[in-house]
Amino acid sequence: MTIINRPKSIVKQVSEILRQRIAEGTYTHGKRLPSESELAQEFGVSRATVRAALGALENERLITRRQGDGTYLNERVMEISAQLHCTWDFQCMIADSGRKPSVQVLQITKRPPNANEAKILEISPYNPVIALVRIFFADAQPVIYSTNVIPAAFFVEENIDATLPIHVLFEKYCQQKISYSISDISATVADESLISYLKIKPGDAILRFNDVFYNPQNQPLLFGESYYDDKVLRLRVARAWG
Amino acid sequence: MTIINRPKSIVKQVSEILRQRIAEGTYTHGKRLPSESELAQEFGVSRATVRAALGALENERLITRRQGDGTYLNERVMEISAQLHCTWDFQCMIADSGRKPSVQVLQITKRPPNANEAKILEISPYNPVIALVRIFFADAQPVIYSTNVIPAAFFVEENIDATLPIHVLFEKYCQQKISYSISDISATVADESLISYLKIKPGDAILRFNDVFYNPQNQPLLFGESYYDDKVLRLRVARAWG
DNA sequence: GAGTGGTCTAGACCACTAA
DNA sequence: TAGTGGTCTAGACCACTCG
Repeated sequence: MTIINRPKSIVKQVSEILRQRIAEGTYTHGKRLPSESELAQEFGVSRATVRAALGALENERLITRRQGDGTYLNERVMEISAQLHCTWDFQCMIADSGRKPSVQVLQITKRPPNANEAKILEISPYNPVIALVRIFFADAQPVIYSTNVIPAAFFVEENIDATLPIHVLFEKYCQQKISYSISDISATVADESLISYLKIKPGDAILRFNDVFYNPQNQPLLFGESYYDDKVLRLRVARAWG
Repeated sequence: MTIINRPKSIVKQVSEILRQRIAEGTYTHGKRLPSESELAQEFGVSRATVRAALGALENERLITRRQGDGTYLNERVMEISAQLHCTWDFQCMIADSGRKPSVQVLQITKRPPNANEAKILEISPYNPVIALVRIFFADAQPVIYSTNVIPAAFFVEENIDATLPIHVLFEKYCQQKISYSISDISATVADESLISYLKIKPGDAILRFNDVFYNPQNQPLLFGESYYDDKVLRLRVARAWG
């Protein structure tokens, strides 16, 4: 018997079902999953498909596979893995911490790029950019001060909802997909404007991200600078070795 | 004709060959790789094998695949990808920045764990730990101050070379493999001892990592705290979206 | 020895892009 | 329309762990 709808990728459907079952605690008995052959039979798909689905979960370290033994849950990563799926979507991260995310748009203006922005975004100084300044809150507490600079030429629509997550915004108003980003992570001492925006103590250290986002065609889409108060929202990441 | 030795994983051999060719500039003509079928034929393997090898490179964003079109290089990521392979091996990261890495072992002692360490490492307070304090240098410049705490029971050998990277050290002296790690990243203001060790200015901000490493059996292997001067060594990461 | 995950193959069909 | 990558199958054999 088949539980699977063909129209969408079978591998993704299987991995989503497994992910959901794991979250629901279906496999808590011994923290062990059924064997690959059993899952293949249950879903009515080939073992290769099940393996691909499990591979996605293993990459996130949600499960551990042991040759000759079985596939086991990793409860430690289950607690933080949501952060990895969302790939640093700030609102998602805040929600994962159990608090209510909200956004305040401080500024949204069209202006010429400065020299650095023009260089990074690979546009001429005469192509205007949209500058978007936002603050993210966890409950009522400010966490992140974020500036995004996007070439105005990408926008196919003028009226935008600037509270949307950046990848949604790109899909909706620019018809662009974010493929990957390159980020510099650094520590800095908050200046006066940050102190007032994020309500932190003078002299306190704060995380800074300098990001550039690219589409699958390798064009730069966005240049961002974000300040992240790690005292309010813990930045926790899982990394695979080997 | 087959270029492949069977003893080691064919997929890994193929991806290593491709990685090397990319680094050597074999495919700079149009930044385009041969088609999957051509590569399969050249290596004498199935197309599925080639796809798995390419998948690994795509995960690192070293290449971009476009359905109906072809497989292309991503030169932007090529410049920084070495950092991703080494998964934050400090000496590797320093070498990638074009400078000569070196390590100074400040301290290596056996002592009882404190309450926090015992809890994180899941050992009793009576099981001693090895505490390892090191400083990493880029050329002559101090970059990272790192403390590692490891249950002494893991060591099968007493005389260890503490200058080795941590994953090599675990394989050699503990016969343990690091599977994944969970890290908290934060910013902090350097205290007096850091100021003198890393030769930074009072009041300057610095990155801090709190790491726990685990083996494939999900046992905690190591608890680490590292301070990273991002003004000396840039922390640049590539992230995949979607 | 039975069962598990790890690897690889050969072939099929589809969706998409470019000329 | 030809060629590309994307997906999936069925089956084979291996390496490993466990009882």
